[in-house]
Amino acid sequence: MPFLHSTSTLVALFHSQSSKPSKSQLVRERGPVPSKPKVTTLEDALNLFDEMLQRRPLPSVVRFNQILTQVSKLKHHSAVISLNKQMRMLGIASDVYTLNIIINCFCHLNQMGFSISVLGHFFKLGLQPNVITFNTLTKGFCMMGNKNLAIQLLRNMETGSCKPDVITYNTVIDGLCKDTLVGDAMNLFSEMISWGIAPNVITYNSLIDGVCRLGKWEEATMCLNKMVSQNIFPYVCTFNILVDALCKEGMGMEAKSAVQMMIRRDIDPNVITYNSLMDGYCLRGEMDKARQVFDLVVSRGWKCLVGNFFLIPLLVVVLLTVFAKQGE
DNA sequence: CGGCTTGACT
Repeated sequence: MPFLHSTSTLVALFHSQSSKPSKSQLVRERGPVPSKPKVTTLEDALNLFDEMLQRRPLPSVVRFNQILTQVSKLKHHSAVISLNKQMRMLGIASDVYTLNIIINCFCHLNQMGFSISVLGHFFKLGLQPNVITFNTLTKGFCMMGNKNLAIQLLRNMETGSCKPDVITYNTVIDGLCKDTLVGDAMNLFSEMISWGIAPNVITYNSLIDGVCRLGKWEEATMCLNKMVSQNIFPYVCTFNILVDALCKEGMGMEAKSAVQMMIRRDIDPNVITYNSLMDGYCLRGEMDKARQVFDLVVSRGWKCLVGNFFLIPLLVVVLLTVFAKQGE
């Protein structure tokens, strides 16, 4: 299988080179085309930023935005704000992308006042906020627990020129579900359809999470049937929501059959699935069953951990709990 | 020339 993969990659490479000879010539003359800056730590990002400031002519704002995005993904939100301040002082004008990144950072810093004030910068710079700007603000209002402001913003978008999209509705629906206001979420769900916005798998994930939190299992089943009837198929995350909720309610048997159902559907459980199962068993003191799940994970050769390295510490904590309780 | 920005599960 890996052989097949590398062969087709080679073929694709060969094709693109033969069809675009001018590009390979370009590469020979100027060296490799600059790729996305690879940044894994805040220090890398700051060094790259400083290095870019030395270049003449200065790189375009897009390059700076790429760095801001990476730093934001590393969750150094206040660093993003100060980098942007430096950009401004050096005369690098922000664009719509920059300002959207800044709004997102203020949201994560719980500084919604500053988030909103960025809207003023849009107009000062002659830029138009777009649907992503408002979606980010909507998410910010939800994160600070102010669902009413989120809904108000959504209403303004519905009647305004910047129409809400599926992400806007998903954001508010998810916020309402997390507040156990599932009825309101369901109303919004009907409403988005009447506005011609089709729900997607994430919409259903949020609704299923909401009804499961309330222990309304029949409604969860209805949601599942409804999504499948619309050709929107549950995937690993959908099942994880079910498994997690069932475990937290102490319905270990049902959680296990949900896992069997996903395996039958050719959906591989991942580390989150197993974490939920173990966590559920640990909560109820059923250490032998938690241990069984752990053995299953090991027998799968830790395959489910690949690509989920940040989750390993969590798994270790759960395991330590298991062993500690076994030792008692 | 375009690129760069938002949403779900432990």
